Amino acid sequence: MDYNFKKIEKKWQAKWEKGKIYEVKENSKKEKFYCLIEFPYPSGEGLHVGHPRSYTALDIVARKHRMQGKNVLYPIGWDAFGLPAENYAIKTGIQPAIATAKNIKNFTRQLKSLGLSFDWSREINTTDPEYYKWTQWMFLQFFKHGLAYKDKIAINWCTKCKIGLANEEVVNGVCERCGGIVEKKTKEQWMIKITKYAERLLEGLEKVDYAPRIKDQQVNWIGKSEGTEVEFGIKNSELKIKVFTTRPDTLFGATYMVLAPEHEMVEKLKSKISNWVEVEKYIAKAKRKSDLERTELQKEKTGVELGGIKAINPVNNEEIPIWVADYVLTGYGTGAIMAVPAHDERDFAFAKKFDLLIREVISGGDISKGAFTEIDKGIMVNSEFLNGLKPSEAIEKMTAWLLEKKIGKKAVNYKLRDWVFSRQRYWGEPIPLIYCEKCGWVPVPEKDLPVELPKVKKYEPTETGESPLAAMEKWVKTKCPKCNGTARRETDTMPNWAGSSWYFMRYTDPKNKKEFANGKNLKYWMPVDWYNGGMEHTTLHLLYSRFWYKFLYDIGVIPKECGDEPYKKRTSHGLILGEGGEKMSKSRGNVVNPDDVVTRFGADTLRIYEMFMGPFDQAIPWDEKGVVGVYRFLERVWRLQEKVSGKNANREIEKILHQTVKKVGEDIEAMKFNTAVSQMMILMNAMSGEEKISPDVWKLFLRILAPFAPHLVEELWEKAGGKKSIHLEKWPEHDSKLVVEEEIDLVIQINGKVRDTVKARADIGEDDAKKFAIGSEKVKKWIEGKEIKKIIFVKGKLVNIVV
RNA sequence: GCCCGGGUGGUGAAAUGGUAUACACGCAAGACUUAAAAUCUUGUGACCGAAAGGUCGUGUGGGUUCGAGUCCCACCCCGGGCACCA
Repeated sequence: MDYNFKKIEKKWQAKWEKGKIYEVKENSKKEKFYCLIEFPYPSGEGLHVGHPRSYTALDIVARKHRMQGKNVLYPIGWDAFGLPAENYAIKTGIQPAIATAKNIKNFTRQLKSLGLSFDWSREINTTDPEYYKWTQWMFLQFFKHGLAYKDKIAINWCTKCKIGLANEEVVNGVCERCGGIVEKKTKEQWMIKITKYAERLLEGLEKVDYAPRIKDQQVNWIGKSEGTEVEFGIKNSELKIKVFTTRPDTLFGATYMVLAPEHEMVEKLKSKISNWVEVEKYIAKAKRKSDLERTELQKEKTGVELGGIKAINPVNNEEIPIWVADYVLTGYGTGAIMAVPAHDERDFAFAKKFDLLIREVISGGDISKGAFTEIDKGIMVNSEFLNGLKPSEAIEKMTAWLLEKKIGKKAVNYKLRDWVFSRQRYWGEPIPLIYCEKCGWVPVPEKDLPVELPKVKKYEPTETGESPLAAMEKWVKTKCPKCNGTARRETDTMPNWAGSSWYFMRYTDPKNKKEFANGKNLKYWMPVDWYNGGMEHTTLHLLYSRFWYKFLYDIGVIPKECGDEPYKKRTSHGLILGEGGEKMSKSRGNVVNPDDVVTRFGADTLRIYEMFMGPFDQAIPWDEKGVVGVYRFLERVWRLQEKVSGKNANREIEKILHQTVKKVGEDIEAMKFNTAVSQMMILMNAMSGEEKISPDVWKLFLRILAPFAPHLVEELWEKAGGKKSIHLEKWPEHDSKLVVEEEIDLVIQINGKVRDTVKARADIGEDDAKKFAIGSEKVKKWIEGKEIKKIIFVKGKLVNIVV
């Protein structure tokens, strides 16, 4: 009888769905386990083989924990707002809502063919008005608590299409679509004050179980640095320029200042600047560059001096020039720096290029060659009262001095910037605010939520850069909820990150019409026990959603019992690359469609192949040939059923079996799925060498294979006499007596090189092992005529003779 | 440029500081077959050797250690992120 995966998979998928075996109810008597994967964006291309990598991994985790008796929630939904559907609409005129519904249907079919144990009864969709009503409601909470505000922010502006572009749509400074030149254009945008939570987001990392590299990325992204804020005066002016520095010890070496092109002081000093035309020209040019282009160290530095203006270094009253240069960014610190070319690489490069004074204030380097940046490898010089001190001591002394003179204070600075929350796009949640000439920005009353997206004729943003909604005069014109006067709706929409910032809470109570989720349900399910997703979401989605959650927690809409961190544990999967190691993409034509694999080899093969292909957290190229190997493994497992008979278990097989039970259990928790699979292959190879397999051994093996190959195993389980679904059976425990080896190969090394191995009891003592070693014929040859200096014994492993 | 990963056979890879290359693919030989496919068995890091065995070998160069793929320092290469893709 052949392994007919098509028939088996169809049969069991239908049975599971009918039996609702993966649907969960809140049940206070059972321990809950909330398993979460990042919900997909339902793109027109359909499922990518990268999706099942994460989904299968947590499916295995979910299935194991379910078998261990937990009440497991493993939900699925759609993060369906976004650019592709909108761009598709611009191209074809097909409404994003219609295209999205079609894509979701296709994704659903594909996901269901993989045998994932999702609870489909809790499916959610961010574009459903019943869902985004709450996204809007939450935005209003930010607004009401003063965390949403308007600010002028530069956006990418295509001068030809006259529309705002996402960073991704700007390729080499030109518009991806039309090739037009892209400029920066400042626009008023809704912002959310995530920076207010910078410290909390940092501290919170200490109490969660995230992979270290994820924590590192977040810590660096938040970028806390403690330093000093110093005021520099301007000659013949009352104005002061504030700078933030972590190196106040080098203040005597500050030989010039640099302002970001957008710095407000430039405009304020306009009347005094002798070369204004030149400065203005430079600023206009800088606006066209991205931050990345501006700060790149290797690129030639550019800048222009503010003619006729001097700053005053407060420590020595020296007059120093002020420059405007685009390597200084407005978003970080105060948007102005004191430049210490002798001890900062960027300042050094700039000073060299424009022939500015470089003054060494820390000895120990060679400042004719480059900046000397190592702290505490030198001594302060040319710094009056700091001379002779170590830089770390000088930092303290200088900070105290600045404080005393009232020209500086301690300051903490974060790299984290506030969240730009506006998009001038159609396919997103409308921002539920109304502008009234008299009352200002007024929230849409809760009873009027959701503010539904109206159907529009044109999806292109307007010529003024406003969203397509702005062209719908009927929709825009409304009444002020406060004074009932004429007013206008906000036409910006929310970014894609909005809906995904709280979706994991909606899963706990997806059909609730009165609240975003009931407190009882939240209390039962939150926090998420295990969240897996891509590394590419570490600094945006993961940080945004942590912030969002903390805010809702603070305003009391999330029960205290849930804690203020949404995810207990976070892991990451690596990308699946195309064959040859390049990223899979439509344009490269190397995209693998999971449907093809399922049709040719079955879902179980696809699942195990993706787990077996390599370490879960690393990027791995797809390899068609590797799929075959996994298929063969499952076929051989299928054929093993013929060997199952009432014979007693063979001790050797039992040992491997229990070692496998132990290893597979541990490897699933550690996400070492590849070695879990290889261990099961070892067991399978051992079993196929036997005449007969005892039914007990067989059933135990099926139970550990069940989370990996749910369909195949369910069929074999039924044939072996299983009454209920194997996925509701108990996860096995290993027998610790059977796991230990009694006999080992004792390795004998001379100077760390293996010269012999001998069979020995696993618990062989040091003296016996040494006797064995010296007695070995092979060893004699190597130690003859040499003096034995030392013998090292490692229990259960080896003896190393040093000669 | 900055932050975070990674670099081991022909290929995907395995390895609490202790036998480097488990498992799988590929390849080669053999069995079965009229034949092929499938399946099964055996072999498979490189070099020298008939063999026994030896030498070399985990991106490069150094270091620590009885012993380093693993720890430390410097460098090279590849992947992810860099705030409006999701």
